[in-house]
Amino acid sequence: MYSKELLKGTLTAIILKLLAENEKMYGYEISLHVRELTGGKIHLKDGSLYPALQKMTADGLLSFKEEYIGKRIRKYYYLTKKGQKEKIAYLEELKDFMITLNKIVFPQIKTA
Amino acid sequence: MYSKELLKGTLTAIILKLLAENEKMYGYEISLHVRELTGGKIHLKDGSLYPALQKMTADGLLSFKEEYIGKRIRKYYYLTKKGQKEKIAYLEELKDFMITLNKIVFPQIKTA
DNA sequence: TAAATATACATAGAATTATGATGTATAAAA
DNA sequence: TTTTATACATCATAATTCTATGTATATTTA
Repeated sequence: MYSKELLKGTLTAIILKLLAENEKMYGYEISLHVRELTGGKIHLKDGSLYPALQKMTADGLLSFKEEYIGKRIRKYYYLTKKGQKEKIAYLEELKDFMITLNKIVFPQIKTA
Repeated sequence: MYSKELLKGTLTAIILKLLAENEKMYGYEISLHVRELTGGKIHLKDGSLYPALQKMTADGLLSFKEEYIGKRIRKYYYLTKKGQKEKIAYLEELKDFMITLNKIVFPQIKTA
């Protein structure tokens, strides 16, 4: 696990990216996906993920529809039009930042 | 300029890296250096930099000695033994995190 | 020479956001 | 039947950067 501060500012980008690829996902699914994709290195906590999804929904980036699996509720989130647009800007910014940071901290590594 | 949150968790690593390369630097010099290295894209604010330097000093990563340029004070910071050791861990973690993040968000980019 | 800008430090309060702790409840597996 | 996994949620806390503000000296420019 990484020092928590590193994740800051990247969680939104991660969620946007996953939803851009998968069309609709529920919270727990996102959590499992991230854990899998990173070999357990990034483990989104409930207390981080659910508030983030709610905030992004409030900001108009996401929307959701509820489905019932038996008696259990599941909220499938998906990108809104706005979310699709802003995804591009978010990821661009993150990419640019990572390239810039690389220049300072790991000048020997070349990022395409 | 990047959305402020992105920088979180990276500032310490940036300072450690610069001081590892330059032996001793004062705050304003670090600020100018970062601005130059990033083409103005990362602009450390006074309110971020000076408290960070103080915290790192309190944590035993840095030490400083004051010099007077005319009447003006200058605090030259340098890495302590502890700072030299922890620099390695910090940068390793950051590097690992960036590679991991890349896998999720930019799977097409290969980081060495 | 006066004004503006750059240098150089600093702190306090605000804002952001991930986490830890805690809670509810159902389904599946041991 | 007890434990573990699934699935949601909230609140208080911690951590950290930024904004705003302040002090003061040195240099450049009008």
